[in-house]
Amino acid sequence: MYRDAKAREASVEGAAFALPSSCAACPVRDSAICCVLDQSGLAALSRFGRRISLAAGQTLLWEGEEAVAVGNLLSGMLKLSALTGDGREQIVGIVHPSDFIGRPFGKESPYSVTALTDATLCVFGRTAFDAFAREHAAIGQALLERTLTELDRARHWMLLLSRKSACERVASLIVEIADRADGGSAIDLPLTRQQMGDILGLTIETVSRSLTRLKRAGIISLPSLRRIVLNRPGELRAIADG
Amino acid sequence: MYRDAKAREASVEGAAFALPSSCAACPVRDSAICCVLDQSGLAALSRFGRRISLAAGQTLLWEGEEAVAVGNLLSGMLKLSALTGDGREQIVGIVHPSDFIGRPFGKESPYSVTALTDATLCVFGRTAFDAFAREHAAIGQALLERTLTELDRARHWMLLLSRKSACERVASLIVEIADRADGGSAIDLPLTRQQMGDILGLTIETVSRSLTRLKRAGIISLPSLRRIVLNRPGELRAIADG
DNA sequence: CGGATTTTTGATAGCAATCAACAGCGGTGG
DNA sequence: CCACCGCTGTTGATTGCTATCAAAAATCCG
Repeated sequence: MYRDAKAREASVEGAAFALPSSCAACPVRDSAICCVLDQSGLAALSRFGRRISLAAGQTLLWEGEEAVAVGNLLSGMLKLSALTGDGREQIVGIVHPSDFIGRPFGKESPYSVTALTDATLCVFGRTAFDAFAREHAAIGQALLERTLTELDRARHWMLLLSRKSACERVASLIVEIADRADGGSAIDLPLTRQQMGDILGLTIETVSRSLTRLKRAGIISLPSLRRIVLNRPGELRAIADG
Repeated sequence: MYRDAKAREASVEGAAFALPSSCAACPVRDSAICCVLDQSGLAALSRFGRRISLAAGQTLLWEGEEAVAVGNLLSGMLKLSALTGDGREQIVGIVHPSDFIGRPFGKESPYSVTALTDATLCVFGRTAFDAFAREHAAIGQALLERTLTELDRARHWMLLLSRKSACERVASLIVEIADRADGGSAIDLPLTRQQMGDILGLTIETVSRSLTRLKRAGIISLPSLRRIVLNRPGELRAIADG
């Protein structure tokens, strides 16, 4: 076992100590779920993980099909989406780098996982990961805390989808992106209007109209298509809160 | 420690073996989360649990306030609800007997927990429970699986709230209640029209109109206010699926 | 520059919310 | 026993918001 890790380590330039090759260069190694593992745990996990790339638009898992993989998002952005019987779509979650994806302990995926941008992931076979998580309590614990947080987020979003007006929804999304980016009073939208609509449960026309209304009210400015300046963040938040 | 458990056991009539007093008589002891614990684990957990009752309408935890308790629902039904800034409400979850409630590992409750009917619960102090869960991997694992299932449910509901028509929503709710009750082709609604509306993101009038439309189409019958007969379950399911 | 794509704006229609009135039911008390 | 009241649920009329359909404007990209 030790020889194994040693061999992997030796095969990578610049890998210090006993970090597995792939993990040493991992862009999210301090924030992904694996960061709760010690070196031997990491070595064991990395043995059945591998990196893959997705092009924008590519789907990793399909709703209702067997969920073969779980893993971490390294770069890019993914969406989780569900469809009605006749094809209406709703985005039920957005995945950012270092977020965990997939459905451990469940055979079929309850939603599709699709790349919104080009993306790279570190994936594991689901059954192998399940077994690993059962043996390593730290991973289970970390997964639990992340899942609880996701559940809170999903429930909060239910309120938005069912009770908020179009403007309130758009304001909420801007506030959330601004909070995540934390870049002060201006943000770069990583989403098309269509994607905003899919997230908010609105059409692109309604998203556009809501943005125009916020702009005309002077609360935001839209210097370019993908840029939003928050002129009066307080007011925006007040609208977002309903 | 052993003496302690022994003492509790002795204090209760009819308690067999080493089962903690309260657990021996627990109505959900085979299905609540504690059922993954061995006897010593149960004894340790029961030491800081206690039973409480709630009257219909009483609130156990308030949205945004400190979440002091977690626990299991023993009987009755609870709702989890979130409010917008100006008071619009959405029910984000329904709690049935043997379901776990509360938000471990988080200081404040992201939603309110309120009794829909008279209810009894087995509650634990949150911080004590958190510590216990960290030490007992089996509980953490069980919590994780439940939380993942809840997350799936919540995301599925997001699709309903954002993309389905009033009729489709009402049909979905009836199907879900029928599936859970599993009582064949007739169900007793445990909800008022108002509660159905709060769950579905609709007004009572719209719920009522949707029910009459389904009735007029011959898909269901409403022999009394609280009873629904599924005349054509297949068609109802087709409507529910959108 | 020019064609394709995305976004905005406009006109209209449809669905559910709102406002309002009425019906059914159970309980209370004369 | 029945009149009265309060509550829940149903039905009707109207309004308002968002989807839909359509077209113009802006942006992107070769």
